Amino acid sequence: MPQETKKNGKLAPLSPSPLHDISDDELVSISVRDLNRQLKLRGLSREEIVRTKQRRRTLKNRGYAASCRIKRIEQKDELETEKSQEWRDMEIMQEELHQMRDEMTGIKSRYEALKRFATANKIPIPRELEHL
Amino acid sequence: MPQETKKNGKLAPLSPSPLHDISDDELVSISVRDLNRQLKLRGLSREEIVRTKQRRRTLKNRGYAASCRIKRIEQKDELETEKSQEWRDMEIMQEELHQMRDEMTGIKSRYEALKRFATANKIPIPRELEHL
DNA sequence: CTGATCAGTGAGCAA
DNA sequence: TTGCTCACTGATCAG
Repeated sequence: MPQETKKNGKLAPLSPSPLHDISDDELVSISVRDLNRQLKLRGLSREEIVRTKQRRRTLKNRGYAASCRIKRIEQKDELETEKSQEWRDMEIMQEELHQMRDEMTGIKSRYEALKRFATANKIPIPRELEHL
Repeated sequence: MPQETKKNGKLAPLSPSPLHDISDDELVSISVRDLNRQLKLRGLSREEIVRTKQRRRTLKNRGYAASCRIKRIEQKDELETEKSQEWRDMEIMQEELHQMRDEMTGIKSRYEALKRFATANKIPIPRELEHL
C-alpha cells in the first residue's frame, strides 16, 4: 500500500490528493467516456491521467476480489446444503425400505399360514401357487 | 511488490541484495535462534536485522497462504466427493426399493390367487387370513 | 511467536 | 476494457 493506512477495518480512500477530487465511489462508477471528459475538464497532466486510470482499475479490482470471495463461500454453502438435503432423503428412503421389509415378512408369513391351513385340510394346492 | 518481478508464475527471490546472502529457503527454515546467530556472525546493522526478520515473516506468510489455499480446494473436493458418493448410494437404494416393490406386488397377486382358488373350491378361509 | 485467514493488490487470462 | 482468479502481502486473531 503506497500511502494509505488502515482505518477501522476499511481501507482509507485511495489517493486523497487534493488534485484528484473525484471520489472513489464516483471513479469506479462513471464510464470511461465520462471519465475522460472529466479528466480533460480539470487540467490534469499526462501522468496524473495515467495514475487516475490506474486508481480506477485498482478500485475495480477491489470489487472483483470481493465478489470472487462471496461467490466462493456461496458455492461452498450450496454444496453443504445439497449434501445435508441428500442425507435427509437417504434417511427417508432408509425408513421406507425398512417399512417395506416388515410388510414383506408379514405377507410371507400369512401366505405360509394359508398354505399350512390348506395342507392341514388336505386341499391340494396348484403347483404354481406352492412356492413364493 | 517493492522490487520483485514475476518470474514464470513464481515470485522472484525476496531481496537478492548481496548483503543478505541468506537464501529464501534457508531463511524460512532455520530457527530463530540460529538466525540470530547468523545475523551476529555477519556484521549486519540494526536496520538490516529488522529487515531480515521481516523478510522471514513475509516468506513464512507466503507459505501459510499457500497451505490455506490448498486446504480450501481440498475441502471443496471432499465435499464434492461425498456428494457424489451419496448420489451413488441413493441410486442403489432407489433400485432396491423398486425391486422390493415388484416382489411385493408379485407376492400379493399370488396370495390373492391362492384365496381365489380356495373360494372356487368352497374352502372356508380362517378370518385372520382373509385379508392382507 | 507461529499459523491461519481476510481484504486488498497486481499479473494474467478470457470474453 | 471488463471481470475473474491466482499468488502474494500485511493486518489481525487465536493458540
